[in-house]
Amino acid sequence: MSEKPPTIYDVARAAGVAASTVSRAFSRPGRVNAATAERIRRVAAELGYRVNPLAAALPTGRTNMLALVVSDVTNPVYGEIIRGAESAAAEAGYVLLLIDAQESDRLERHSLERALPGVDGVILAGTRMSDSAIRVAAKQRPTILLNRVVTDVPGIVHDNAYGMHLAVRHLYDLGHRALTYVAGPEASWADGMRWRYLREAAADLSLRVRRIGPFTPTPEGGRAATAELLRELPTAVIAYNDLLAIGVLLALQASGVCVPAEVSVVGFDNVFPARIVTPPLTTVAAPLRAQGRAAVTAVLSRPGRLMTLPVRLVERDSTARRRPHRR
Amino acid sequence: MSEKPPTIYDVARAAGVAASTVSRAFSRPGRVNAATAERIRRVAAELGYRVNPLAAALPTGRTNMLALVVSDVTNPVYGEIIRGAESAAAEAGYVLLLIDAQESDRLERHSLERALPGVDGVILAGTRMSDSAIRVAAKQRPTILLNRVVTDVPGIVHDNAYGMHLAVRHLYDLGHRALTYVAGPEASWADGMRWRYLREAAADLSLRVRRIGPFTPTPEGGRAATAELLRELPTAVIAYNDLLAIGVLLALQASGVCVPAEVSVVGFDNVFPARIVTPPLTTVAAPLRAQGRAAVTAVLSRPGRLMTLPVRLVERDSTARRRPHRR
DNA sequence: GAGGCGGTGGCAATCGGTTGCCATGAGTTG
DNA sequence: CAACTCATGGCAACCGATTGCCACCGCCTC
Repeated sequence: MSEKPPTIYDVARAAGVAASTVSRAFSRPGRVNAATAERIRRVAAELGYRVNPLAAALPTGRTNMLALVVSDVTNPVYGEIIRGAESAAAEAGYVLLLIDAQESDRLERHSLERALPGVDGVILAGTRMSDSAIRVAAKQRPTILLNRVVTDVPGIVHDNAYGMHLAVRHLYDLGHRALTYVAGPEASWADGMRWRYLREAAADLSLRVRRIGPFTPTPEGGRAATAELLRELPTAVIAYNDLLAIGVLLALQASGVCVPAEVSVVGFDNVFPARIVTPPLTTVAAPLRAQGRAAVTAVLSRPGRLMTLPVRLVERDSTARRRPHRR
Repeated sequence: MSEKPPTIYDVARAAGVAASTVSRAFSRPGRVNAATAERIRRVAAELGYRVNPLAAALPTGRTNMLALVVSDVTNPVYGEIIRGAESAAAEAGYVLLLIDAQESDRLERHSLERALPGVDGVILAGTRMSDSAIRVAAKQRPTILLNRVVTDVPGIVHDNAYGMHLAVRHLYDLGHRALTYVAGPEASWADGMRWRYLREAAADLSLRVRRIGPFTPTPEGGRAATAELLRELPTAVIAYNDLLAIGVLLALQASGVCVPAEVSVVGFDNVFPARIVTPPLTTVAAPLRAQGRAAVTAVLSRPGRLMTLPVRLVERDSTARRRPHRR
């Protein structure tokens, strides 16, 4: 397509200076005389010069690219995280390289390995890789782990403990005295945490708890969970995440169980679909977009250890005062 | 982090050959003696050598990266497209560079301009840029345009005409004789097409049509549209897309209007939330994932002109036989 | 035995920037 | 006025691959 784009050498010739001066005019503002710099910029603009990011990356080793790994782009949770990360990255002059693991450990490792040498940092937002694979990556590039904790790898997690506390307390206040946790994927670190904190919160209030699962964290998973749920119907359910909760909610209704009159349902994440199911889902809202932003900030600044983001409970209509099941 | 990764020179020294031979052993299989190549590969593996994509890209000009531009990552439509594009790209040994325009023309142009020199091709899936800005980009790199048509820029669009025909016909068959189109953003090419084909389809069946809008293609937009809709309630509504349709549907219900008993609602795209609203949304399904894949294939093969993807109507419960409004 | 040829491997230029180091000259200081 | 400092610009060596061109070798052919 057309001819080759101009280089610093073209600009240098046109401006009557050395290439190094052109380079500095752009990358090291104070280093050249203001007037010279101005002239160079003008000439460059006339010629339509733009720095070639590849060529710039080679000697410096900095590519201004960040790899963002998600386990499933179609999950709305990641949409929010990506949005946050993308905007923060753009502001910092970075660009995001997206890797969709498609729920496959192998695919993810492979893609990441290919991408690694070309990026300045890695954000693992939902990864299916093993702890050791994560450490291997983290050894090569600054890495931030989202919603998971691996020793020696900095991360940003939601305050699962507090979130669970809020959810359990909310159900308790509505008169529920027993609840069932619908678990997410076994490999999910967040799932383990949520179940653990749910137990703790329940113990504090002397609630009885049960756990079913694991299930895939999708509406279909929720449907599957409901089959099990129906065998011994609880009055309150907390699901690993919103998608699962939505699946449960829909399947319960399809089976003639009324939500929230007979069963209260609580989710996690507060993604968009949670607002539009009927009834709208009560859920623990995590600042996903902020998390994406924070991840970029952290990965660019070689962060400390671990960061915890606040959560809040969004009370909607999928939870209600307990009414004993008629039977 | 640790020391620098090994280069072809390290491998060359260890294997007792020249760097060029190492390079060829990887990039030009038949060019070196099989035994030599095997030895080089072994040595390379021992040293943990991986080709540096940046360095490789500099002389060849090929980066194995594709830019994917979306107008709003949080829109589930793009999740599907990205998924399709990502997997096709990965299979072809390419990596996706994601640009989220965040609905901003300026931001988009700026980001794309920065990214352009570093990619081998561009996929514009939902762009807010002007035709001329698109042409400028297309002149610099192979470009594929999704759901929009700009002369001389190859693209992949849904069969809006047939989709609209199906939707209108469906409503006609249910007894509706007038319908209202809730328009999407003015800048959207697809919106223009859909409205046009709706009119044509309606004319064929002698239906009366009305158009309101434009509205932002989100549930909030749908809410706004409903205010207008309520002033003169139609029996059937077709919205620019699912998100808008969902907004309309929810707002109608909130106003005490029954869907589908009083008003039938049809969307476009068949994204996930369409399945979970109550009632589930009747919508024109577009093969979004396939579109993502096709875009990658096309951009890598310098495609022909224009491709049209088939659509189908997914009949759910937001449409029903017309019952005259009681009033 | 000379000339030719295909298969291999090496040399060195090249891609387009970045940056350490040096030269120059103007300005400052004692 | 000499010595010194500092601002500024140029030279040239990288960064790590790719690739055109050439040299060498063994072998075949006439």
